[in-house]
Amino acid sequence: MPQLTIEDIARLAGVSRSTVSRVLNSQPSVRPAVRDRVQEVIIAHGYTPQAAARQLVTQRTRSIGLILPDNVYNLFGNPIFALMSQGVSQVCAQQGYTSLLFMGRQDMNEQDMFKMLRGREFDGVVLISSNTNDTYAAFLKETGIPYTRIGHEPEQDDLRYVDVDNVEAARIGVKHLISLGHRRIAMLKGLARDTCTSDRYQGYKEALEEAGIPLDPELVGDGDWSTASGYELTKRFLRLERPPTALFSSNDMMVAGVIRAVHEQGRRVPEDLAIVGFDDLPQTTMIFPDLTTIRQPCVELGIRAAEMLIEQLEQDTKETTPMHVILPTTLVIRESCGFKRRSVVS
Amino acid sequence: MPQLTIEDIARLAGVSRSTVSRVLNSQPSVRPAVRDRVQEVIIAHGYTPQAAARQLVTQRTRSIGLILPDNVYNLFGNPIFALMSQGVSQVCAQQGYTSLLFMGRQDMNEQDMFKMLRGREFDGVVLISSNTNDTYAAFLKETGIPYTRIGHEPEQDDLRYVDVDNVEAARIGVKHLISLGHRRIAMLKGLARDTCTSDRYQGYKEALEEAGIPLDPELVGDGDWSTASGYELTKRFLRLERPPTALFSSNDMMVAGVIRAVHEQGRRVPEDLAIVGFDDLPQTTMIFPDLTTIRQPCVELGIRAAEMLIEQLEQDTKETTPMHVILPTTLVIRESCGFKRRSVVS
DNA sequence: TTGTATGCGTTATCAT
DNA sequence: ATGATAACGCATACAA
Repeated sequence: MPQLTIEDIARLAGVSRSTVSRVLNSQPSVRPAVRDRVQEVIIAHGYTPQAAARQLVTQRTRSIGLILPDNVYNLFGNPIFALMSQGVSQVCAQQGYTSLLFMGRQDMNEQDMFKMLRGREFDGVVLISSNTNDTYAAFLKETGIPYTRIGHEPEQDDLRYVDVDNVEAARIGVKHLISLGHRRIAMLKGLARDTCTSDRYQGYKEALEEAGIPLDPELVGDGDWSTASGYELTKRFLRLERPPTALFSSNDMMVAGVIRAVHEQGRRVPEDLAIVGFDDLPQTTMIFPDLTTIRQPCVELGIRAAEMLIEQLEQDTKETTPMHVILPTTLVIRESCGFKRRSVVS
Repeated sequence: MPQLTIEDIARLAGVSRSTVSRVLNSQPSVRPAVRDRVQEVIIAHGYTPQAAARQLVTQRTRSIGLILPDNVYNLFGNPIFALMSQGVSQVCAQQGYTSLLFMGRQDMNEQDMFKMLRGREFDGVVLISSNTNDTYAAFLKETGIPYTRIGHEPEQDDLRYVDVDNVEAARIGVKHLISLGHRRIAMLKGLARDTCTSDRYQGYKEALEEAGIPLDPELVGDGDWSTASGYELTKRFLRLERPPTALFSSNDMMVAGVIRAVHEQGRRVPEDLAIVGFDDLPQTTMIFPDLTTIRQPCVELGIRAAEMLIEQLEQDTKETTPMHVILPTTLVIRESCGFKRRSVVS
């Protein structure tokens, strides 16, 4: 297959390169008859312009990078990233962009990734990151490469991001447990470096405080988002002298571990332990009792992020207006919390 | 940030473009003193060559595409692809390549994907596909774009692929159940379009035949690799007049559904149903009883595929020798099969 | 060892 | 509406 160039097509169609180029970019100023002839030759030879040559002159790749968190468990193990990236690529496809999924952190060192970015391999990036002091965010800011972020840092110095109100979301989840009569409510935290971890913990504390329930440090577990950590921490909770009657988990993945720990002790959900999760993973219904959880609009987060990024890429002005979008969460009540407790043994 | 070019660096370092280029590509023929000076300027300005320009002249991108199956459940839901891609990107990183994860099937129509391939955005691709009549494989073959495949089709017309012996692997798994005294052994199949589905089914049939056990069609379920399908089919099995005492699942994901169905019936694993899975997912130990399963060397599959592809890319001759690599599987015996049955009630 | 010149395949700016 | 021609930023063959 001696790859044809635009020059070859031009010759074969009996026109100049310019005309072929015009056809390729569907510019109006070309006679229909000529256009058809050129199109025919293009299709007949399966010609496609070389991306590199095009990029060199336009200085655009029409592709964006999608950078995911580095936690291996989260990466493929946690479907929320699949959902987010689904939203991103959906928008990209519509707008004629391609999105390259980039597990920049897992399989490539930062320096190489930075090199790709500086090498202009992407017009922009969607960064999924709730990390505080994220090095990618810092790099992107410094170099001025367009990006939008899913998640954000407290300083809020990201130009554009989409996120949910994690404090409020968690508060509502815990309040739900309180409204059912629970007073010993355990909390499973995510990785400390993630902003949403402290935010969700904050929501937990606020809910307790509003209800006049003192915070018991024994009931707070430092997880890492993984099922394994949910398992280990729950075992610890259940060994407590006064074990919790309810548990709020910072994500659904950890709940899988919680369930196993509870069952291993011969106890039951929700009778012995009521559970509220976070994320609302579609898959979970297959694995454990239908989970009451805080629904996060993952696909929508991806959609909005991609839209904001592409809008920035397409604008002609150099200055970009900051945009911080907060999407709503929903408390989805199912079966993992049971009903209101009659007698409350505090 | 007015992006600098090689010309700028040359001027700043007081040398010609060629010299800077030589430094960039670490060619020997440049005086150490000069090299250092140029390096300094490069670093000082954070210069990185533009990928497009470099690609245009070299006609190589040094990046490969990694195309995954289109089944959404499999995509992120099934960690084996994470493991495979981990192997691929590991090798790529070592060899100075970058691998772009490409969910070509989920988020992009085939035509757009083909355009990218023809546009030379990748030097080659690793195709994870066990599909029969895979359109991507056909396209790659037709265009002559270098690729290696993880999985293969029966016709074996892929130039280079890595796979396991699915027939043999399944046969061993089922034989294990037979050796424990089971004679009513159900089989959970994967998607019909996947070659490995029919291969594993073939192994199942061979094992039964060797043991003189007649095949009972009632005990064969057409799954789709998903947990949900494992759940539904198992419910059906358990409602049978003579339910199976053992089950062989074509992958571990479906086993999650099997377990739930069994528990819902108030039955137990392995007492009421012995289970052998396939894959040996690291995560599963958290969710169900430690699973006896056929281990597939996923990471290794990715490694070998990437190695074979890069070898092909680096060679100078046009002709590539075919390579078909079959990696060994292992029966990992854990707890989901229990011990030998005393009395065998056929 | 270093510099000069040419070309990679495309788009874009001019003419016509 | 179409065709020459000049970039785009880099690597490389050839000269020096």
